[in-house]
Formats: sequence, C-alpha cells, structure tokens
Amino acid sequence: MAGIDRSLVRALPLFEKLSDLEIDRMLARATLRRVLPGEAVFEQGQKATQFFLLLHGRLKVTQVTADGQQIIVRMVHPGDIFGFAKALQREDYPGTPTAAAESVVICWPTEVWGMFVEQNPHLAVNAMQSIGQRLQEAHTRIREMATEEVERRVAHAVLRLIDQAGKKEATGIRIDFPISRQDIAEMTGTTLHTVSRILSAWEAKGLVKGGRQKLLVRDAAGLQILAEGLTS
Amino acid sequence: MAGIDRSLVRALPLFEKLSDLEIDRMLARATLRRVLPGEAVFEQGQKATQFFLLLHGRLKVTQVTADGQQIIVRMVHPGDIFGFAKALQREDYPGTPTAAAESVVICWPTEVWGMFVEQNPHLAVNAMQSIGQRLQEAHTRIREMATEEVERRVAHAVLRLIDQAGKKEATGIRIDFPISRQDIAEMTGTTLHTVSRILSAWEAKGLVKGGRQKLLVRDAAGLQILAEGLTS
DNA sequence: CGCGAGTTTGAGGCTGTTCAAAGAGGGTGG
DNA sequence: CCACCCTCTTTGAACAGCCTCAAACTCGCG
Repeated sequence: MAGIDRSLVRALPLFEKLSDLEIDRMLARATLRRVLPGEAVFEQGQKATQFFLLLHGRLKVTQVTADGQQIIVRMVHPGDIFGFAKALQREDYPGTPTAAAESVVICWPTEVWGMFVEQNPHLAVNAMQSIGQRLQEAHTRIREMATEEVERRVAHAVLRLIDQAGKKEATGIRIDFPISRQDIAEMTGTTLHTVSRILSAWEAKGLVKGGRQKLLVRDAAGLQILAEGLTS
Repeated sequence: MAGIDRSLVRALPLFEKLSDLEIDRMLARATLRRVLPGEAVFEQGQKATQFFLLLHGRLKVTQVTADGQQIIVRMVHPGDIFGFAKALQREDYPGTPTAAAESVVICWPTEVWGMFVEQNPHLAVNAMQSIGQRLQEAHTRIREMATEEVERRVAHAVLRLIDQAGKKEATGIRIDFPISRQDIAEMTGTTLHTVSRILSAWEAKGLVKGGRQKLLVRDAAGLQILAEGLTS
C-alpha cells in the first residue's frame, strides 16, 4: 500500500530500460508482503490472481504429484519474478512457493500485466528473457537427469546453489539459506538417503562440510571435477 | 526471397493480434528454406544469426553432452518458433534441430527481432507465451523423470506424441513421422533396449502396434491408465 | 538379393531404492 | 539452565529396476 521505493528495484534486470516514471507507475499498483520461513506465498492449483517479484529472501517452488510425491521445481532468488501464470497461459498456479528464509515479495494483480506491456515493450522483452533463462535451466536439468548418475547430479545441484546463493566464509562457501538433504533429493530426483550417503562420502574427502540444514562447500573445484564426470 | 504468402502464417498464435500490414512487414525480411529428412537446420554451438518458424514438417531438437551422449530436448511442430537464442540471452544455439520429415522453415535474421517488438508489443507477448508453454512442458518432463518409472515415462511420451503429431487411422492413431526406439529412449532418458521391451509388452497387450520407425497406438485410453500409474 | 540400419530378446551385474533403526542437533518448556 | 523431544541425518542390509553386453533377427532399400 504505502509507496515502494524505486531504489529497491531500479537495478533489477526486469526493469532495465524502463524510465523512473514507468517504474513508479508499476510500483503504484503493487503491494509488499512479508513471508515467514515455511509459509507459502500461494498454493499449487489456486487461481492465479497475482504475480510476484522476490525482493529479499529465498523461496523453493514445489510441485506435488497425484500420488503425493514432491519435487522442487526451482529456487527463487532475489530479483526473480514468479507466479507468472499469465505467461504460461494458465488460470491456476502450477506450483507452491514456500519461503526457505524470511522473504519479502512485491505483488501485482494479474490484470495489470497487459496494461504495463502495452505501455512498454521493453518490459515484455525483459520478462521473456527471464523466462527464456529458466527454460534453459530446465533443459539443463532434463539433460542431467537423463544422462548423469546421481552423484554427478547432486554435484551439479550443489554447484548451482553456491552460484546462486553462495556466501563466502573463512573455510569455504556456505549455502545462504536452510536446506535439508530432503530438499537436495527433491531437486535431483533421488532420495534423502542417497543424498546423505553422497554428502558423507564428500565430507570424508574434504569436499564439503555438512550440518543440520546446512552445507558448506570447502572445495568447489573438486566438486566441479566430480560434476564433469572426469573422475574415476 | 520471393514474397511469402501471408495466408501461410495468418492463423498462427505467434501472429495473433497483428495486422496484415505488420505481418507483411515481417515476412518481407524472411526467407523460406526447405529441409530434407536427416538434415539439420543449424548445429549446436553455432553462432545464432537467425531465428526460425516451422511451417511444415517435423524437427527433433537434440543436445549432445560433453561425453557424447545424446538426448532429444523437444520436438518442433508446425507453427512453433525455434532457434530463438535471442530470448535466452545466448550467442550460440544450444541444440541441433534435425528434420524427422521433410520440412519447410521461415528464417529471420536475429537483428530484426528487436525492431519487430518495438513496433508491436503483441509479438513479444505471443512469443513469451510460446516460451512459457515450453517451460511448462519442461517442468512436466522434469517431474516425470524425477518421480516415475521408465514405463510410465514412455507412456507419457507416446501420449504427448499422438497429441502433437497423431493421425487417425482405421485401426488407431499413428505417429505422423518416422520415429525410432532410439528416439523414444532419448526423449525419456532410457535405452533403446528398454523401450523395445516395453513396446513389445504393450503390443502383446494390444495397446500399440510397432514397426520399423513406426508406431500406431491402438488403445490410447489404456496407455493413459498406464501413464497415470493406476495399474498393478 | 544382399546389405545395413533398426529391432528384439536374453543374461548378468550394478546403481540406487526401500525398509529399518539408531544417532545427533537445536529449540522449547519446565 | 538443563532435559526433553521433534526433526533431520546417518548408516546398514536386502532387493529391484534398469543398464550393459551380446547376439540373433527382420525389414526395406539400393
């Protein structure tokens, strides 16, 4: 409700090439919302009435299959748009975004998207590139799941995580939000047991340091080699 | 070179809400190209100088991994745009589209995309929806690969094929282009051996009728049940 | 008619799952 | 402040689905 400061979003790719005036016009239609860890922004299957931008924090988007199995479709990082069912020609949300850490999201009613785009083609181009990038990531994941063994898939997933949410520490790079073995399993299409075994083995080799919902990568280069499949 | 008739593309989703004049302006910059079966429109890794629309025929887009394994990323059906690296923020093509049947494609130089979009926001919206749909399909495939056993994945793949390229015949629905066991394996992340075994079993049950690079679905409903995983 | 690409089928082994149970970390309430 | 409990994690053992390796078969084209 209260005005959202333009400086919060000015630098985001989505708003590239937009004038301050145009950004302000968009923000005038937006609301801010805080999401606590474990809380969902919306639920899979709900009618899509809003779309969102993650300002701060971290979300994991899950899908539940008919038989109750859950997978993590993707992580949402600050600056990403999500809940963008409009672009997918859908009436309902295909997944559930849950806060992994405390988060702040900007919300717009879906109706305003058409208006915004009419007024500024750049916005559509920027959004398309964002979705295009996600499509590429999805294809990468498909290729990995089709061709790679579990250990390499997990290595790739962890490398992606430190790339997108890595925080340098004295002894390595930490993943900057709480993440469980179960989460990693759901990102790679395996079980928490297998992930646990793999991480234990890596810890023995000095590649990582585990912990309850924590992961510290000691040797990213070593992981990279594993991911490439150049190992024994 | 020679003018491409507007009527060929008028009805396509990509051109929805565009005026005849705008379409003609786009076609003025386009060239037509015929692609013979087995021939590639472009090669993975090449610099992206053009983007394309499939007018007629059928393409399979493959990616080759560093260690030489191949997967089929997706099939391109008439009306689809492809080679759209611009949207993905890429300089090079991420895959290789090969003609499964004789095909005709429309080609545009990548530079003109920006111009077209400036002149007509609808085009960007339409393209985004096309990419959004592909993103959804990719997520579906990821979910299937993560949670389903091979037989169900193959069932889903075949159902998708008859949906996108099915041709009614007296005894069932035929897949309208040459497709090998190897192809189906590369679409589902398995081996041609496993696919062959599964299709043989299905044929014994009367669900399908196989053949060299041919597949006829006799009982789509039965396949659907298999795909849903409601079976024994 | 012969050759080659595509397909079928068998046997064996390995990766990763499933089932089971015990072990830690951290937050909470007494 | 400590003890308890819940959740997450670790680890073992057995099993199974699928892959790998191998070989025969057949369709259709030249």
